[in-house]
Amino acid sequence: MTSLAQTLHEWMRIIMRHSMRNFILYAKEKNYSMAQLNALFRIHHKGACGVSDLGEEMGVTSAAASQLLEKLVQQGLVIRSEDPNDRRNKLITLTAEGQRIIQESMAARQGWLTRLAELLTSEEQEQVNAALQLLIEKTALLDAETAAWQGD
Amino acid sequence: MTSLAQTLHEWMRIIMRHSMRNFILYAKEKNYSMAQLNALFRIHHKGACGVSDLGEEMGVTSAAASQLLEKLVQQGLVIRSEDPNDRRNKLITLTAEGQRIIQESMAARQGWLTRLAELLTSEEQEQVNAALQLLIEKTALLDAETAAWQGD
DNA sequence: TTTAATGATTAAGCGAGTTGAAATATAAAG
DNA sequence: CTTTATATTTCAACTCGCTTAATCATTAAA
Repeated sequence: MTSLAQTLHEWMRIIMRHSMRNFILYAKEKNYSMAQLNALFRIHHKGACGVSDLGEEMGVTSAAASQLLEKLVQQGLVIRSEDPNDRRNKLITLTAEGQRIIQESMAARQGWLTRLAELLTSEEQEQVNAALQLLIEKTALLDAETAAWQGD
Repeated sequence: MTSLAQTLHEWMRIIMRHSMRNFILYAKEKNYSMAQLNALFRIHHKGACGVSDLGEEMGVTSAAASQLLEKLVQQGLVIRSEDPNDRRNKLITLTAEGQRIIQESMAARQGWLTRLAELLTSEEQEQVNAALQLLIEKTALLDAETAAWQGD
């Protein structure tokens, strides 16, 4: 009998395999680098944040983050505005176009999921839906704990 | 009411957010590039294959694939042997060390899943386990269809 | 008000990955 | 046997993202 943890790992491996290729090909087609897309997703999730914050989030120096952001600004994907409370800080946010890229790249990544959902009967869909929503809910709890530890 | 497709998409977004950061940090710590790890995963999944095959799979030219492989061979992560049937081909396979890297990087990526599983009661674990196994099973069907189209 | 600390930017240089073209080796076709 | 096609490798040139170090602007501390 396989444990839930094992099944989760297996499921994640499948998701990665199916999604990464489409994602990489999307990036290549649209001429965005992985670093740029990664930055967009980080900003999308983290909301308005500073340059160093983003660098740390991505595991690079603030100099690297600054240079990466400069390109995204030039491409009209993010806005870099001054923090009124502390004018040393910059506030990084996505433009509408930046948000559109997020949606579009996710769609490229997730097309197969829609086809997968269609393979299930109505009852199965309900069953799986309930299970996933439970996982999503519990993950939020996990995140809240982690955030509390890190003072995030 | 959210559809299963929507829930699947949401769940995948969560998986990506949690896994990519750990994965990137793992790569940096161990001094493997994303391209190298990506290649290892492709080889792991595809099994013995040629250089061009791998390049196409990764969306790069065979020249790029050849150079990437050369480095992996030097690092002792893959073996490049002649195809006895057609000596123009090379057969690319993972070494034991290459397989170890796969395992290790997956573990770095998936630690949070184990913690997540522990948050559920026994009944919930069974429920979610069943749902995911259903998804895994159906995905295999989907893959079989796709492979048939592409003559893979 | 000076001094120190913080945040962002810039410049120079490095290493990695990519491409296109040429070179090599093998196999298949005429 | 000669020609053509296929698979891989090598090379030079280029781009990109990264780092370190220096610089500028702003805030906090002495």
